[in-house]
Parts: sequence; structure tokens; C-alpha cells
Amino acid sequence: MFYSRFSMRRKPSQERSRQVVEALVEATAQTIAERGLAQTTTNHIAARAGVSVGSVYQYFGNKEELVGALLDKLVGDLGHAVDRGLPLLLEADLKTIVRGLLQAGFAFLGGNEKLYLELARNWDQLSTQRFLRTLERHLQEVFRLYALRHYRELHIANLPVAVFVVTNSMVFTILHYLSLPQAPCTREVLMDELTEMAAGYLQGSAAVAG
Amino acid sequence: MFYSRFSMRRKPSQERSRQVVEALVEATAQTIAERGLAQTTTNHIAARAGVSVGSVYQYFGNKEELVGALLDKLVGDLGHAVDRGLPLLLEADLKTIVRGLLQAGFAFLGGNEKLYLELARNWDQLSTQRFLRTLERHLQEVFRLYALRHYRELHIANLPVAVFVVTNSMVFTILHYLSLPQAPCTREVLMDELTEMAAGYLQGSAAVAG
DNA sequence: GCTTATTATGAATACTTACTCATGTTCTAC
DNA sequence: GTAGAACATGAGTAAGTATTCATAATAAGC
Repeated sequence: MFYSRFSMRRKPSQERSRQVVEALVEATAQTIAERGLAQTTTNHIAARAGVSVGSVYQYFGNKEELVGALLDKLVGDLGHAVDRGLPLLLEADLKTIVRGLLQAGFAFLGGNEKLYLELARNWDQLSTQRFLRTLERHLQEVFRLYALRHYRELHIANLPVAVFVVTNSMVFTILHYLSLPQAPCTREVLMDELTEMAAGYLQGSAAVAG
Repeated sequence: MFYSRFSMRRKPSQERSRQVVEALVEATAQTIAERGLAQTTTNHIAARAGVSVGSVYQYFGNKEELVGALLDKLVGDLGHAVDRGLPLLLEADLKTIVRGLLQAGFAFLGGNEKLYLELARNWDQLSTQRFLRTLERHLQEVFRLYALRHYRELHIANLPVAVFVVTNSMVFTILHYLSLPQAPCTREVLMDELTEMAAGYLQGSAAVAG
């Protein structure tokens, strides 16, 4: 499944152990959401998964691999979410698409905002980068497809850079918004403004080739 | 100076001790830039400042206060930088202003990119928030002044939200750009695109009141 | 049932690090 | 010059945590 990236110390062959691995990854997510990444210890994770610390090291070489496995799972979820919502969107106009993507983004966060906030807090570690790169790849595909259908309206010289700018602006602004103790505006207003900015930029863009 | 926010354990009254405090804050900046915030220990800081660990606790209640003092200093620097560059910009048109602000932003980073990147890595802690809020306040002032002179061209219903969106988009996109092992485009191209996006948004904005 | 491979355990280990405090040094005021 | 205040020192303390490993339980193969 999602434990392919990191060479596990031991590959679980019985059903029992496969469940332990799954429980450990799930417990990692819960513990990070609850206590923060820095305060998440291997003992906490093991306890929450209902196993002993030793079992962690039966399947994961170290703590980092555990978090890596969690990230792999989330990146997979992200891919599925985009693939599901994509076909419906492409018929609409640019503004509707952007709004739809933002809506989908918030939906993806679901109830796990604390987890994603904690992971975002530690962007810049390679693991989090992987998440953003995946998102960028998907969005590039969206806008590539959109450009094919509406080649008259859209003039983006440098699609990767445009997507980079838009993606990062959206993601980080939303994350920072969510992390604020008291919001400066409603979620709707934020989405309106972000849509305005992104759609306007993508529509009117005559990006210089880089 | 910048050690007012945190009630220091002991207020330095002699010149000698004032220099120690300064050296400690400077050493904090250097050590964070060099080793990262997580790997920065009080012993490292003391060693680099050329004093013993005990002296750290002579003036700062804990490690956090040290970092807080550094943040205070940087926030002060930021204020001065903006105040210096501001009057010149307000005569220009919106695009030039935004471009100028971005340029000023990069100039502010100066050679300290690693330090700011490390601090940004730990946004969401209250200390970093303070930095962003200061920046937002300054930019709100800039655009408020601009709006007074060009009230015909600019129609921003909700200035605080617009500034929030633009500021966060710019800052985090730039920080992420800087943190990438290999850049997806030149710094110039990035600035062009960000300018395009922000200026277009601020010009054409008919923001919904929130 | 018996043997072997797989899985689970958790006290013990080894290491790091923030912070203290008893002692020593330097400054200042008179 | 000397008393007392301010300052400096750094080995030591306490607390936490990733990881190991000898031992025990469970499953699979025959």
C-alpha cells in the first residue's frame, strides 16, 4: 500500500502484522494531530496503536519512516480526491473551476485540519514537499486540459511557473488562515478573494517564458 | 532596545552586560541560520557568543525568550526598511509599487535567507505571526495611502482581507521558492509573475465585504 | 504434536539538552 | 581600599526520548 517508499525493516506477511502496521500509521496521524509533531514520541504512537514500542521498530527503521508512510497515504488520498472531482469541473469556466478546486481543497481537509496544520508546520522537510509537488502536478494537468478546450481565452506562456505561483499562494494562505486564532474574515470571503486573484491571473496572464 | 517584550530575568545595567545580551541575540541568529532552530541549543548559542551557558539565563528566562528577542529585532528592522523605501514608491503606478515591494523584500532577506527560512519553518509559533502581522500592517498603510491618491483606479472593498491574501501569497510563495533545492524559474520570472497576479488582483478587485 | 518462522513485548541503554547553583570575578560607590 | 552589587562560570542535575535486545507469545508448515 503506502509503505512502499521506505524499505521496511520487516515485511508483514501475516494478517495480524499488516493490521499492526495500519494501526501504527493511523495512530501516527492521530497523535500528530493531537500533540503536534514535535511532541509525538514513538512510545505515544505505539501506545495509541495498542502495541508496544518494539513493534514500531519491527516494521519501521525509525520515526521518520513512520511519518513518511503517513505522508504516502495522504498523498495517495489527495490523488484520488482530485481524480474524482476533475471531470465535472472541466466543462465550467475558469472562475468556477478555481472556486471548485478551493471547495474541494477545504473538503479534503475535512476534519483533519489539525493534522494538516501540524504537517504544514514542518513543510520544507522533504516529506511535505512531496505533497505539494503532487498537488502541483495534478493542477498542471487540470489547466493543461482546460487550455486545450479554451485555447482562445487562456494565454499562459509558462504553465509550470503559473501553477507554482497559484498553488503555493492558495495552499499557504489557506493554511495560515486556518492557523490564526481568530479569522480576519469568513471562509467564504477568503475563497472569493482567492478565486478572484487566481482566476484573474490565469486568465489575463501573458507570462514571460523562464 | 529589542529586549523589552520579554521580562528579562535581570536587566543589564553595565556596558559589559549589555554587550553580552547583544552578542547572545546575534549568536542566536547565526546559530539558527547555521544549524536550524531545532538543532540550536543554549550551549551552542553561549559558545558562539563567547560566554558561558549561565550567562544566557542571567538575562533570559528560557530559550524561547532568546528567540523572541531576535524576532523583536527583526521586526524592528522590517519596520525601518519599509519606512525608508515607502515615500519613493507612492508616486508610481500599482504595478511598479508591487514590483518595488517585492524587490525590497528580497533585498531585506539580504544574505540572511537561511535564517529567515529557518524562522519561517516555524511559522505558526506566535513569534513568527508577529512578523507577518507587522508586514501586513505596513502594507495596509501603503495601499491605504495609494488608494487616497488614486481613488479612481482602485476599488478594494475590504482592504484588510485583500492585503492578507496578497501578503501571505507573496511571502510564502517566495519562502517556498527559496527553500526548493532547484528553482523552477529564475528569481526575475517569479517576481514578474507575482507582480502580475497581485497588481491585477488589487486593480480589478471588487472585493465582497466580509 | 512438534518445529520453525513470524510477531510481540517493554525494561534497559545511550544520548541529548534545558536549566541550576555554588563559587569566583569584575565593577561601582563611597 | 574596601564593601557590596552586578556579572560570569561550567560542571552538575533532571527530564525526556529514540532505539535495542533478550525473552516470550503466536502462527504456519508438516
